Amino acid sequence: MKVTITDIAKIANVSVATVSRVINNKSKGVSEQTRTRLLKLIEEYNFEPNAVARGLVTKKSKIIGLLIQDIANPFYPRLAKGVEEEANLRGYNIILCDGNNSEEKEVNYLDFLNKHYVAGIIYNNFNNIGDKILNIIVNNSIPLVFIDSKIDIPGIRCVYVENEKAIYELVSYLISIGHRKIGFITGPMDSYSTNERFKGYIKVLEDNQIPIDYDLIVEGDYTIPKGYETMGILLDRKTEMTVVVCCNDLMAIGAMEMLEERNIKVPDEMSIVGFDNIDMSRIVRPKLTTVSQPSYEMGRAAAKMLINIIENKSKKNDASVVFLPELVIRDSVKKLN
Amino acid sequence: MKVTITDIAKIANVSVATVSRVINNKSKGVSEQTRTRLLKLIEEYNFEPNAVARGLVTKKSKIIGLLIQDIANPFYPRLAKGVEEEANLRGYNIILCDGNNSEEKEVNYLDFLNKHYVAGIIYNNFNNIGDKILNIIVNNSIPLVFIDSKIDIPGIRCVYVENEKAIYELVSYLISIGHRKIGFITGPMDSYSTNERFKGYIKVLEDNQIPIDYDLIVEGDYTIPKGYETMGILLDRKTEMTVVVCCNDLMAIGAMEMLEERNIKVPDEMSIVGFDNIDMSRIVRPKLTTVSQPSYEMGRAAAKMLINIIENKSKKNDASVVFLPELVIRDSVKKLN
DNA sequence: TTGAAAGCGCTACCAA
DNA sequence: TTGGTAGCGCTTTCAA
Repeated sequence: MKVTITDIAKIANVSVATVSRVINNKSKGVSEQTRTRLLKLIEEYNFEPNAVARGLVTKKSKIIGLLIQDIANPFYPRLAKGVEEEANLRGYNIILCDGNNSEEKEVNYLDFLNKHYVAGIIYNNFNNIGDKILNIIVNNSIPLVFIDSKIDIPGIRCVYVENEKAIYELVSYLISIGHRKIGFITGPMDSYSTNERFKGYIKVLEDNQIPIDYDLIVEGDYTIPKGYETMGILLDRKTEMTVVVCCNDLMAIGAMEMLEERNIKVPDEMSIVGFDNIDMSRIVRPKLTTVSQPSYEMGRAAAKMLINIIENKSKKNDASVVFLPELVIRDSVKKLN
Repeated sequence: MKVTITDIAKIANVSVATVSRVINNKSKGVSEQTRTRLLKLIEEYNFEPNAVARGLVTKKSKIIGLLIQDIANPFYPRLAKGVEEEANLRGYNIILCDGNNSEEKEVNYLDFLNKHYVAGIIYNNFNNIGDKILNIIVNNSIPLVFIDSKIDIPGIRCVYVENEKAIYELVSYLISIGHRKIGFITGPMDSYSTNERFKGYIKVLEDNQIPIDYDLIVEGDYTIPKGYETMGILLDRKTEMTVVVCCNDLMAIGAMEMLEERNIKVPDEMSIVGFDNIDMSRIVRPKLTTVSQPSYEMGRAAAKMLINIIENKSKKNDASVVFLPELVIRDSVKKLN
């Protein structure tokens, strides 16, 4: 059986209040003598305060919920690592919840975190937020920060990258080296990041007076197989496309598989670019030109921000954190001029 | 403010005991009439039982702790996914803890899970188990299953693959096609899987009367940079090595980077094999010959087993589950005969 | 079928 | 500096 605060109190012949003071490091209210005596006993009997009981009283825990969409997507592990490491530094632990791209699961997890009185939530909303989720977020008083997404709810902070700008720059680069017929494989259209990236794509074409051709656009889902499949669709439409922008590296890699299968050489006959700069983008041949997202740093920033809010250390001017993605030019794009 | 069981009881003019019966689906002890009336109220007031208070009484939770070593290693996300999906099916949630290859962190997390009364733990012990950890595992009465590792503690079940056998078969294959000078990049030598794999390597060489040459062996750490680095070391030793067996795909990929840098062609001038069959092993060129581990299935199996133990549904003959890895032959190995 | 009340292990307030 | 104790929200036992 596990030893409780009452056991220790009895053994030491003091009140539970005194033991409580010691285990909570309340500097005053306990004589040095009692303190050391208790500390020894606690050590000896291997007493660990019951976190559940504690949570019931304080309504606080040292747990942060991290809700992401798909841990199998290599973008997320680095982000999770960043969150975990920063949180650990400050004494917090992480519950990692995988929403699996399902709104139902997401709602369940949000409920779960709520019921368990986690100290705060780091939330990666993949889908456009439905009313149900919005309701939960606004109504539960748990501190929350958005990561890799942005939302306009007053008082809610976000950590994200400039997706629109990133695509804008990426496509500008493609245009500057002579590409005009630019294919585009999106993520799921109800995803925040996809929408931003799509906006960037449309905008840069307009700014360069390139007409938008919907035959060049197809909806993906951020997985390798879908990249493979959608590349096939694009190819079958027999456009004059010279490059395909994929909304993440995974799809770019899938697309390259299709290209290889059809014996179309990258980049000589078709250029490909991705987004994320995951490890694989360096491994694939030709090496993938892509956009680097600082996912680890985003994770750390989000954790830092959240814990500051939790501990009321958040300064007035602690606004949302915006990262700038960086163009990573490698070998999968051909210069046309 | 959140509504509690007492609130509902007051509103409905019944005792909290009755409400408790309803929310716990106790079939008897509540009239159909009262039940429906309460259910409506619960719905209306959006009452969610406080999981923390519940946990304090029952000493149970619907949380399973999953302790792994490094979520950034692509082997783990699939495993985590398996655990998560199976657990969810049965109404459990996962706390994912990343031990980060550090014994200290591991001990912390084990403590943490313990204090929080999780229902059970799925534990991937990367390092050989130290006394401290062993002590925790044996002394805390929380159900626990080992995953991707094996330990001989009576009553503790494991889900793992036959690592030794896998390497034995892999190297047998290499020998059968003419390789004799077989390099070996291990994982960290205090890791369980490394030890098993190393045993397999030694055994197969002995069985084939091939002398063991320690110049062909070097210790790695399961990361890409280390694969790169150790390949360099191996090369500098100027052995007659024709193939290098890497204890995971990540190191194999790092090794291939080194080879590319030194202009050594794979597989013509040097063959490489990996272990795990992660996505990247299909992406890298030449495609990597490797050993496939059913990590997703292992995750599911472990979760299933653990929950059975938790719910006392574990049958007598529910022994450990052993998976057989499968050789995946691709293009990174040259036939020498 | 229903209710009263004890108690889970802890914190925090008030009194000594 | 120390102790007594109420109470967190729930489950569970016993009695009505």
